[in-house]
Amino acid sequence: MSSRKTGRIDALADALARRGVLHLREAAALLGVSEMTVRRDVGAHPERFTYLGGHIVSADDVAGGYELDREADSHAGAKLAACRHALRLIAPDDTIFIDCGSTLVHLAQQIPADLPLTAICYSLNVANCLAAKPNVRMILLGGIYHPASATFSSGEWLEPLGRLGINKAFISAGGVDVQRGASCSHFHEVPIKQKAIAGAIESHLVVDVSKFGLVKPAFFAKLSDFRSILTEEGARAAPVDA
Amino acid sequence: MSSRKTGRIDALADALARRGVLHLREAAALLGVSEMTVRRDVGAHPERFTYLGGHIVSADDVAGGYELDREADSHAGAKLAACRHALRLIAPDDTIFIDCGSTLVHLAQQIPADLPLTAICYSLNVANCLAAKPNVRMILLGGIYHPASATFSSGEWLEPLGRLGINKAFISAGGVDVQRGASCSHFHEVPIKQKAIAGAIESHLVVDVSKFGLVKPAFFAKLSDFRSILTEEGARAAPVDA
DNA sequence: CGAAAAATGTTAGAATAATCACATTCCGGG
DNA sequence: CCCGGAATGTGATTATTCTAACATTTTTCG
Repeated sequence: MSSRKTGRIDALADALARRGVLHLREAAALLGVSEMTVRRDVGAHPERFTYLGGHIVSADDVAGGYELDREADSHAGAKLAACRHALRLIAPDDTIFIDCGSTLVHLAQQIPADLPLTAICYSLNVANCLAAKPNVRMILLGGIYHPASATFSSGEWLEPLGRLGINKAFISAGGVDVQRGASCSHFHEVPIKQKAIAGAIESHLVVDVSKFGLVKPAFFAKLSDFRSILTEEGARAAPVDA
Repeated sequence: MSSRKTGRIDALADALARRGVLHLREAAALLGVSEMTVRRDVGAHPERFTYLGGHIVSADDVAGGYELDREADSHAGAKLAACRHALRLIAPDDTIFIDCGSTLVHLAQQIPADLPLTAICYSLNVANCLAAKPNVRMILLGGIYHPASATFSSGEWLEPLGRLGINKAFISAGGVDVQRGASCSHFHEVPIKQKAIAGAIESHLVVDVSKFGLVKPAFFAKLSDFRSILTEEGARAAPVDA
């Protein structure tokens, strides 16, 4: 049905990857077809393109945030606020570790474009944010991809993490319990988080207050492992002892 | 001058982080101001927001992304055609290696959603494509990110690659020379490509014909290392000897 | 080849958004 | 309390985009 059509769609996607936005007119000229046809093409592929008032944008650009979970946006405001506290802790030329989770995606997004950093991560979403920052030197811990959390389990690749000099580690959690500490949903994340915390000069727990009192299957740290706990309500010193 | 104003800007950013896109009308209602004011606010902060035909999106969403090379789409059609040949070689439950470069991004995109595979890659762009395929088990070789090519240089993480059982490796090149073999622009890619080729049962070079006769700084393989060379003009057996 | 179907192009009128000039409100300092 | 300037709102005007119906071309297949 559509060898010509498929080619167009693909050319569009490529152009978008390069330019970010494409006006209907430009797209039509680029593809050598009428604007009407471009409109129809774009409309036929809502999963790849988003069409906004005459402009074409790659669909995942506007994906409504990264929504790892349905709850990803339920506390977006709180998460954003918590990240602002984290941002204030970052100094130029720091080497930071950014954990996974929607909370820290916000942190990665908000890193100023002109702040020089080395950032270590193991989440595809975080990596995509960091890749867009020209002054961030990114190190991604690879391995087997886990779709549920958009992270990689490092396995054999984990060991070199211990040799990286981490200045500040920003860690998130699915649950925070004063007695038992911080927990998350995915077991493969545990060794990575622990290694990052162990190797960092200072670690900070970044969560929104809705996580307090929750418990997830995998505990990975005591609250006393953190120098501070950053929430939308402000930064507080972590309890000195579990 | 603007404590009220700053608050609005922040509220807008929050809403955007949550919703992805915001229509002028919604934004005005949300902030409790007139559409004109929202228009002015957004226009005053081009570094945070992009305004497209009545819709507001976060600026870094539309950041203009990857651009591996200026030539990325100049041969999009050819690259796509070359990938179709590659696709035909892939069987269910294969373990494949996908090299970097815009050509192979097309390959990753075109993997059918219902084809179960294990795929190894080291390019952020390819990884993003593979992450969208529910039946692909992805392994990403991490390391230091190289923005110019959107790839990772594996360094210490490279060694485990040798222990992965690769069924078919699909390799791209920036230049193909009958005498001297295949070359690429970035030196850090050389050991990865070589290790993949060495570890794979069969390797295939996927390029468009515009690459023939070109020479890039880093040679990484002889043409006889490949079982076949796949171009938009079809698959041909690789020369038996350099 | 020839008919049917799909894809593309064209047009005009309706809907929507952008711009501008000016009216109004809000706020801090005499 | 009043004044001046900044911020905001309003409405008319102009420009742009959207929609849908229909004309034309291209492809498919008997």
